[in-house]
Amino acid sequence: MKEGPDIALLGSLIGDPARANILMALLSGKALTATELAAEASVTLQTTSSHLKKLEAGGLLHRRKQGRHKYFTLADDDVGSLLESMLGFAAKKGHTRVRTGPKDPALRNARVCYNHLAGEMGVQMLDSLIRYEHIIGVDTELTLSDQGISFVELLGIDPEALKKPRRPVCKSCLDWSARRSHLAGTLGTELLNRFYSLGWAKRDEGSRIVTFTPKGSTQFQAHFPI
Amino acid sequence: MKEGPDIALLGSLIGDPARANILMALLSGKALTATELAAEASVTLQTTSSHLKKLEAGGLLHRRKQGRHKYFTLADDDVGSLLESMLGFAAKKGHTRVRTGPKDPALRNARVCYNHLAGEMGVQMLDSLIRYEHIIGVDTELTLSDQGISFVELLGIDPEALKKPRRPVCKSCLDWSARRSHLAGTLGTELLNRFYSLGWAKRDEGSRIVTFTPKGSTQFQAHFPI
DNA sequence: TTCATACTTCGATCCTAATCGAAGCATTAA
DNA sequence: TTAATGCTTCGATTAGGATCGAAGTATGAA
Repeated sequence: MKEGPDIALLGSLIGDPARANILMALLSGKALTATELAAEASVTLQTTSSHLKKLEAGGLLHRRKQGRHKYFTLADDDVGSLLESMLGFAAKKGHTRVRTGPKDPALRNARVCYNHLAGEMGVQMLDSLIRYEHIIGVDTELTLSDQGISFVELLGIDPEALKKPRRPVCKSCLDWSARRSHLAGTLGTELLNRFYSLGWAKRDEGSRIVTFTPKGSTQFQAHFPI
Repeated sequence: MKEGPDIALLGSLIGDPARANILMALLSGKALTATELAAEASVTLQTTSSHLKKLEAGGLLHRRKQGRHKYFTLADDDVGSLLESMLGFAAKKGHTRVRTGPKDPALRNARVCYNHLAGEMGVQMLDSLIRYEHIIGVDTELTLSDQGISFVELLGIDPEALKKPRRPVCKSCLDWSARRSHLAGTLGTELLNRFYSLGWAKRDEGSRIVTFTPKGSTQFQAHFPI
């Protein structure tokens, strides 16, 4: 009964509303300062500072110094995955926040999940990649096929640049809104970056919503058909 | 920022040590009474009662009346999956309980995860099933192939009996000790039950450990080779 | 009916942890 | 150096919730 990992510590870290707000804000993938996070969490800077310390000690956050600012990000992809799976569970159980604003549909359509594309479009992308055998999926282990390599090159992504230490190229991540998987990993990250630089999509400042341009939408459908 | 599901509620439910102990005890898959759970959590019956009420309201637990006993189980497979993924995360981040007892190696080898086999043997089983194409895996979606159906029949499992409303036949579940997936779903449950009834394995009373008999171990290796 | 078991509710206590004001430290700009 | 910004530490307060004793309810056994 006293065996194994300690799940209570993790739960209590996420269980405080202020800390949950901080984590949700960072799930956007952007690095944020303590002051910005304080505003997100609606608590003072002092309180935020103490929360950030605890989250960092728990291995959930990463702190980067830059000038007189300190930027915080989620520690790694695992944190993002964990948060998304908790979001999925909470959504299914009806643990919804009071205010499900007008942004909700847009959020379900396309949003940032830490550093890759989530929502219906994210799910469609992974489905399409698997359907056309650009990605071969066995269980949660996804691998880029030979034709998949050609495919990403066509999009202007260097396949060699995807190989990074301690990060998988392809990884599946459960989507809370669609209850299906979308693509994470270095490929997921690079694809989203590419959508930005190709002008297909833009980040909605201050939220996790990704807005596709009309042209970008057409291109996306052409490259990732259902 | 105030959009989407409420993750803090979920976190705080799991974040209390007593409640975490209760959930861990139920992860064994056994239905336990309030009195038994009180012993597991090392708190009085009154306190346990209040915890159980909260966990049930949060959709994590299910309560079944039977005579003057009230049996508690995890609400569904999703709860088990969520807990295992939190366990995996906590293990990776080094959030381990003080006492990692002598049972730890046995626990890593073969244990019960809610209602199916987990640990190294659980992972080996799923690997083998996929390798010999008894199960076809695309992403987290696993399906039993035609030869897989013959295979389970050979083991004395009726494939028709696996079809249950609102439960997938095959499902992958992340393993906290092996950091790989093992098999959940009705098939996972039935296979473990079959191991028991064939006399291959026995439950270690009072823990989640599954002990294979020498004969059972040989049979297991023969049926699920690496 | 009477008693026992299993659990819940109530009420009081106690303790942790979240919160914020004030002061301190660090970095940059002028 | 001085001033300003960004963040941390300290200390005191407060609130929420975990805890348990005592009493109450429900079910079953004798």
